Amino acid sequence: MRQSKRTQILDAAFRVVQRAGVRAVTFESVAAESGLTKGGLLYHFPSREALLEAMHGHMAQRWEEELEGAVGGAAGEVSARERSAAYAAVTARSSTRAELLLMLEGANEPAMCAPWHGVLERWAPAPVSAEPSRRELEAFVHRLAADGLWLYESLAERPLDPRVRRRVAEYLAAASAEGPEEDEDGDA
Amino acid sequence: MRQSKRTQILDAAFRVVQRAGVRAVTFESVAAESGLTKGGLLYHFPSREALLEAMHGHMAQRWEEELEGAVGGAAGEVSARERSAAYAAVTARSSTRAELLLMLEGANEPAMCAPWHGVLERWAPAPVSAEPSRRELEAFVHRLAADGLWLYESLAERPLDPRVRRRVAEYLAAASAEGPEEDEDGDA
DNA sequence: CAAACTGTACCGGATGGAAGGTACAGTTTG
DNA sequence: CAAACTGTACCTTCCATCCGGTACAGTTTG
Repeated sequence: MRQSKRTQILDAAFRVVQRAGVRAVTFESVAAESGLTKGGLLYHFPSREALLEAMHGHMAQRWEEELEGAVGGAAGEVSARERSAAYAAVTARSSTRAELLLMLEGANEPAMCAPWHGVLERWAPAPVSAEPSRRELEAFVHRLAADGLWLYESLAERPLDPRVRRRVAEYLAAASAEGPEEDEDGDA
Repeated sequence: MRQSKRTQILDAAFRVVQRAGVRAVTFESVAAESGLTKGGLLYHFPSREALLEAMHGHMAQRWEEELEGAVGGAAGEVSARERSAAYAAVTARSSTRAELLLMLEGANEPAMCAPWHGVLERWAPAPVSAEPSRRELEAFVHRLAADGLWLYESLAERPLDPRVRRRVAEYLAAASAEGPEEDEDGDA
């Protein structure tokens, strides 16, 4: 068997989104970007919908892998605080506008967003209780700030000054580390 | 002169984006949503591009008005802290997925994003210095958290529990208020 | 005052091209 | 061999855009 170029196609599709938005994802544009032909794409993805769905799945999978790499294990094996810190760190360093666009555009269709809803639920869930503790609240606010940074870099004309960016990252990391350790294992 | 339905059209276009994304903004869909016809839309907006551009401008204008309403004056007339608090408050209460989608999709074209880049620059700018003070850093982090909340509510399958949401808003508001007042006027 | 005129706001259908999707016969490569 | 493609041709739907025409408010002019 020849080596499949499936992931190569998906990566090309992400570049198209990054450059020109989800709307620009057509069989023709992705074929040109990936160096394959329209027929070749259709071999892997029978429809545009299927291609977009695969992009969501691919994104979620890479995301989970990066998070697991950051903590050195699966989500269920580490504490809530470690997961939270890993989320902030990973989000701060490897979030792209393409991912944001894809997620927002697919947020209405369950088949699209199910994969990354899982990731978010495992690694950076919203407070479970309606009356969260100060610790839970701060953890959530820091998750939101990490997401805000992601958004910022996707919208700004120029990227944030790297030194400011590092100070923000440090601030969020320090905040997740301070205070006494609560005993809490992962399988909630 | 008859009363123009221009803003009515723009509002309808936002509803289309909210429901089905930027891609779904066609003359037909917006015509149906607004109760006018394709020809009527074309009278106001000579092209699809022009319609999208007008949406960006309209959004920025309403945004600025809400911010000015929150502080009771123009951006140049109040302190940096007031602007920052107003930004968090307004963002937390009246941010929609449609706005986010529109901004992200138009972030590459200067003609689209110029209006709201102005709003952001006036009301919630990133730290000017590469070595920001702790105060500046925290203000920026809280802006990011407000944006993160915006993103959260645009992506989640269910809206955040209102009580949690209020606690987050209170947390951000309290954080912007504490500490000694620095003397700083608006016209930087 | 009223007929004539002007310009804005809007209707509704026609058109042409771009893009999704189908079909299938040939080619490369592990 | 068989999976993984290439390449071409074609159909169909959708959608941006164009444009001739209608309704009507306001203004001019006799």
